[in-house]
Amino acid sequence: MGRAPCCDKANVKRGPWSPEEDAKLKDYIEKQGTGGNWIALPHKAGLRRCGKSCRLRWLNYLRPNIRHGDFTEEEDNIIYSLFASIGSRWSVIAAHLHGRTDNDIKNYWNTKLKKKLIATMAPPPHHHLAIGTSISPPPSSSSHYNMINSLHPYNPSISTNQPLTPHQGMMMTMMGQQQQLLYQEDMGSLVNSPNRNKLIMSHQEDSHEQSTNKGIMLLSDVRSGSSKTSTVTRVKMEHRDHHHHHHEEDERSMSSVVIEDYGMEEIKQLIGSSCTSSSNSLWFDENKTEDKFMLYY
DNA sequence: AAGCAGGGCAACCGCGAGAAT
DNA sequence: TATTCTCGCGGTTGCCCTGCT
Repeated sequence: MGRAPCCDKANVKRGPWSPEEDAKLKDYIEKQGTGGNWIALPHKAGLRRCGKSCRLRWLNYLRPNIRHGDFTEEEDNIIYSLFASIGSRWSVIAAHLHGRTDNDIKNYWNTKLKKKLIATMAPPPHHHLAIGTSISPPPSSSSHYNMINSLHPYNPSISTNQPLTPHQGMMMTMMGQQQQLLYQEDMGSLVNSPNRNKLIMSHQEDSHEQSTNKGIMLLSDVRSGSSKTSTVTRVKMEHRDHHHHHHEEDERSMSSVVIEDYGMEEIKQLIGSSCTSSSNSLWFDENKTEDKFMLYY
């Protein structure tokens, strides 16, 4: 049985909000509150809008103390750190940035921060491939394009007692319990960064062997849909130990609670400590069976 | 000046979780 | 306990603006 639509789509207005609609919604909520029911709100407020649309408009634009644009460097660093730690959980990240909305942060990440990160991790001019498979785009948009990053469990050059640069935070996370998969287009830059240690090209079964004692993560191209906006996808993870291994779902709750009460330094330390505590974790796409990997060093 | 491409961002979509019935 | 409903979230889309040719 299908889910009933939240509103009659034929009779609701869509698209950009007019100043009059904004005023109506703002006025109503300021006087009456949301009443805990967004679905009924537009009717009560005299708006021909879907409740979800009203909620989004209020949360992202109309509610008090919203800030738009002009992210500070400190905010950038917070976003980097939190993204490195918990991934694309924008609402959690937004909770750490006063006045910012999850939508704003998401857009900011996708349009600016990600590019900034990639740009500053530009590959050195002399890197080379070790195995004769060229770095070429995936054969199709549906294929997975995995890389295995064999890194030391921690990088002694990065002290958790020192402020981390955003990139260090990202790289430390990659060396530890990072659970994000970045698109291959991003990976090309990341894996070539001066912070890398070694990347091993192999088939996936080899990767299991190589993952035993080192922090290894698979970075997969899992482009979804046809969107021109690159996004990040989470996959399942596998824990391995010497005697057995099991699968478990990537727990979305992993760090939202933990990080909630932490300041920047604590977050950084958390990221840092994670590097040593999960060096035998392997993240992978369980559907991935046959793609080639790349080796750099 | 006109056309085109790319970037930025507001808004929509669909799903999962949890509450309500 | 099962079903329905709402909320909240992340991902995606599409429009508008700007810069380039």
